[in-house]
Amino acid sequence: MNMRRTTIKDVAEAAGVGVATVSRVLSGGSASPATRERVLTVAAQLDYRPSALGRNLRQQRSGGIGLLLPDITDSFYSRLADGVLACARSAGEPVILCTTGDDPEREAEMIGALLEQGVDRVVAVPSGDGEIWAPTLRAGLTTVFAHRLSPGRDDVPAVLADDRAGVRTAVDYLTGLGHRRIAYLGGPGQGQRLAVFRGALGPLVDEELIVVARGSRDSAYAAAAGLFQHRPDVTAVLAGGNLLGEAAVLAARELDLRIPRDLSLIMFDDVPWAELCSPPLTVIAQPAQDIGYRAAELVLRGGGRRPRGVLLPTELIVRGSCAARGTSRSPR
Amino acid sequence: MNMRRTTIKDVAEAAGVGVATVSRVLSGGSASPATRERVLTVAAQLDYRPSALGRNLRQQRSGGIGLLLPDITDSFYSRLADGVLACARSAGEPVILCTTGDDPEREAEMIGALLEQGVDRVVAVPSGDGEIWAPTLRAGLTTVFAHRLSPGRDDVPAVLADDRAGVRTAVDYLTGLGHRRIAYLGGPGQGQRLAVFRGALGPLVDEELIVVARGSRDSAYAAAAGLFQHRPDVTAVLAGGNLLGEAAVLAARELDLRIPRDLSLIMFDDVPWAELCSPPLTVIAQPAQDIGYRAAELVLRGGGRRPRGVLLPTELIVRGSCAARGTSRSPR
DNA sequence: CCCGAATGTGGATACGTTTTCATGCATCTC
DNA sequence: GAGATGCATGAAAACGTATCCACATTCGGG
Repeated sequence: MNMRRTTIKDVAEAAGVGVATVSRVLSGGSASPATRERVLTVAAQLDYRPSALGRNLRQQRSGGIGLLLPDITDSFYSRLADGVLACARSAGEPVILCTTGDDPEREAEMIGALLEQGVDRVVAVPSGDGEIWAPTLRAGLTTVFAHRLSPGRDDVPAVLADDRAGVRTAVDYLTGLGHRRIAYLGGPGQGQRLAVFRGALGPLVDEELIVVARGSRDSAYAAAAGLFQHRPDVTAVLAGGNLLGEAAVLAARELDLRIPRDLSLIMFDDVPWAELCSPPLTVIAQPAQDIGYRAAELVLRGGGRRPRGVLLPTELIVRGSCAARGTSRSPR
Repeated sequence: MNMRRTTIKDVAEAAGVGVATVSRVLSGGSASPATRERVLTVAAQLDYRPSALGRNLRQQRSGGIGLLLPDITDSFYSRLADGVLACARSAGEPVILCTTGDDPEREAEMIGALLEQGVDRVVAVPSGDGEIWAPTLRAGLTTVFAHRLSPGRDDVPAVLADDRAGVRTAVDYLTGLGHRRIAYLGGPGQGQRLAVFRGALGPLVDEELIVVARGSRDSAYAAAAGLFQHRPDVTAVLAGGNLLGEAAVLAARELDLRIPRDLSLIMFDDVPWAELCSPPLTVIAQPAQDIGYRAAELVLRGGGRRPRGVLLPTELIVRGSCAARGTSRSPR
């Protein structure tokens, strides 16, 4: 009943060879064809599975890749995670998932836990600034950022959606429709995007129309509602994430703003429900899954010292949430 | 530059004690107050973090809990995962995430990978039948099922939503509205629910109106569209998951069935977009996050040999996707 | 005052693997 | 044919920890 796992030693004995030989055969080292086959058959016969524990201790690193996300509940991040999982699975590597809630402190805590586990490869959506990652990187773990980068850390490869182009496209689309008072509803860690937004809007930019929320649904709703109440003259809003978009729709409904008649809305990230929403939401699609996959690929390749990252294209998908600014609302 | 991690040995030397003592102090064993304090301060001073690798090898088990889900992209499962993560974090345990795609073969593969990693605690949404789990359980890992149980395995504790009550409530609600031709749109592993559905419907049950899809979005859409085309006389449908509900809405739109005028819809699982949908969807809410949390709790408690599981309540949330069967469509 | 018990402590061992190193054997070269 | 070169192989060490066991010290009771 209480039988021990079969170890490499058992295989060695049963095959009449040394443990070193077994290890070599299974690790792809050199061995004579005769012994190789013998070892292989014996191993299969005994149903031998090498223990990751022993191996990890020996080579001072746990296999597996750590995945650091703000919130697995967010559709964007769960799709990103799915991409990472797909790549990791094809490489036979386990994935350790941690959520940070966009809290730098918690992020640091998770990093600590990870490298206590011996994890030496991490895919992360960074929350904090570059400082937090300094000791981590010095500790020798290969890191790849996904979706956004950490300010002041350009020595870490990153896989990003082309925010610049996405924001510009969205802004151009809205201004093309005649909108002048365009708001940006942002989340944590979107400094990059904000800069592009300001740039694309040029002289039209109105700092009061730029509001950033924390990661939570409540915070997003509060930000959206506050914006709409405080500045009823906005005619269009760009939501920097699906949580923000959701909040915008809800807040607009609550205040009896009709989309798109009273308010045009573009949302970052195409989620399945964007099409089901009323009206269907015009979005800027981001290849969330690809981002995850490519990031995992990069972190698995690892050694390649090429901090140059990857930029994936975004796409404007026009549905029904934007209208030309014809029947405008009177200011105040 | 290339400095070694500080090990327990370093702490022992610096504190002038044996490694055994250090280990005991850090593991909560007995030690004199004097030495305890000395060891603790020295450890803190050296920033010593015990290596999980060494510990794991020694006690023949990796810490950490494995999480087996059909699809992390599905909002329900991502919320469930969030619950598991919350509980695991408060216990300081890492979580290894695997997705099975509802494929028993892939599930078995993942289980193999997990126990190769030395994982001995698993929270799973089982896909396959009980057979797959037999060797796993014999291998001594404590398992807790979540959301659904594996047919023929009543020796594993499970944390479930009260499907029975949920289905019954939904069916009663629909029949109360005058519906007679009620369809069930199911997914994988919902045998339990189906039985209840048949039971609750009684003599009204029509086997042709019961259709089950595989896990994917495409499959769900195909099932829904097929049902609506083949049997245009259905007046209400119960969707057994948010993917199925989404598919039902899309298929209904495609076929120009107006919800709720032509077709009433109740969806299992309350997702954020249910409220944004047009019309807002009437749902049976399941405490996905709680399910995950409780399951993790159970698997962490572990030893308690009480295969008795937990049943969490569901709730019917009435929105706008169901109507009384007044303006009925003429049969064929 | 002596002996048994209780307690604190450190040495040694084992966990399963990979990798280094030395050895033996066969083959090649001049 | 002798020395050099290559290759397959196994013994042994190392990774960092927890735990067993033996020993020392102290304390309490008779």
